[in-house]
Amino acid sequence: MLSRASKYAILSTLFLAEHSNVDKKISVKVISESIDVPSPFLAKLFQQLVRGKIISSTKGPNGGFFLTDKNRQKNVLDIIENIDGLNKFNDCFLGLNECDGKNPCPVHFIVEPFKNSLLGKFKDKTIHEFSLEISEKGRVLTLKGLDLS
Amino acid sequence: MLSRASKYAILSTLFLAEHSNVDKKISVKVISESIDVPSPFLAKLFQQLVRGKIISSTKGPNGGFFLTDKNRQKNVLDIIENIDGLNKFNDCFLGLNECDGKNPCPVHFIVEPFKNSLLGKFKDKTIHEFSLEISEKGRVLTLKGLDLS
DNA sequence: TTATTAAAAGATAAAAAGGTCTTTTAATAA
DNA sequence: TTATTAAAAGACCTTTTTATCTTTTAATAA
Repeated sequence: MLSRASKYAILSTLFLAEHSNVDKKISVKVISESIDVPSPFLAKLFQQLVRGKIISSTKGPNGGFFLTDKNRQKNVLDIIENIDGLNKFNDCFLGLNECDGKNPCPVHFIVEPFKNSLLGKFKDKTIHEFSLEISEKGRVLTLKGLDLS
Repeated sequence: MLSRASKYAILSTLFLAEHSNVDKKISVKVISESIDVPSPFLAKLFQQLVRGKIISSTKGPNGGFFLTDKNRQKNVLDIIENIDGLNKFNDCFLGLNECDGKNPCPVHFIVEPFKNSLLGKFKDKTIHEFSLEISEKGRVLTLKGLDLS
């Protein structure tokens, strides 16, 4: 469904939402260790997220990555769009060229409602709102101890 | 969501359901041209589907691939399981190790209901039933003219 | 203004997915 | 029983994704 890059991007953006602000920047190394993601890979990913204005950064001493208030108004779908693009969501589940309500693939009416509701949910809530929910409910964001497959 | 291999497998199995039977076998070449999928790749895929008892085959003149009545009792999820495995469905959407109702990832309650309903639908209907529906409703199964991306 | 810090940029490498080709095996029609 | 047909098997190639490493740029603290 999502590439690893997108998953890392969502997790680390939520991590930044919870632990960083304009006066408290966090280095790649700290984040990568916190959520247990390879740091050079995360560094590359962050460059793209900065270009996409999902997260912010400054160089030099006390530099690092952080979220501005504007960044916090983005939603999860913006992150996915920035990394994977939205084709995975918009394209036919079976890969057919012509697939819509008028000319549906065999699973069209099974998959379509699901896709729409998932898409809606990911647009629904801002990173800020997500982050509040996470700290309220004490949810875990790390991949530590994970056997990725 | 699905690998290309799985998509090809579903399409070509449904094609066999509609156009083949024990007395009418179809060669890889004919199928690959009909649904516009690379034939050497489909040949490999078919070997695996035969081993998984999703489809059947015989060698030699008038040989080819076909579905038995038993094959037709399989469902779409059996195909996906045989090619991709079920990890994509069972694993956490964000890739977290520990993610369940008690210790959910940030999107757990968004994704979980969707996954379950999709899974149910794919188990619900046999290949036979799917095939009947397709020929009734005249749905298209080809990838022709498709810009895969 | 210089040394230090941390991100940006770019080149490179490893793994996985997707795709192709050649040889072998089995079925059958002549 | 032999030639032919079509799948099975296995080696190989290409592209994409994931991951790493090195050099450059920018910010700032001393």
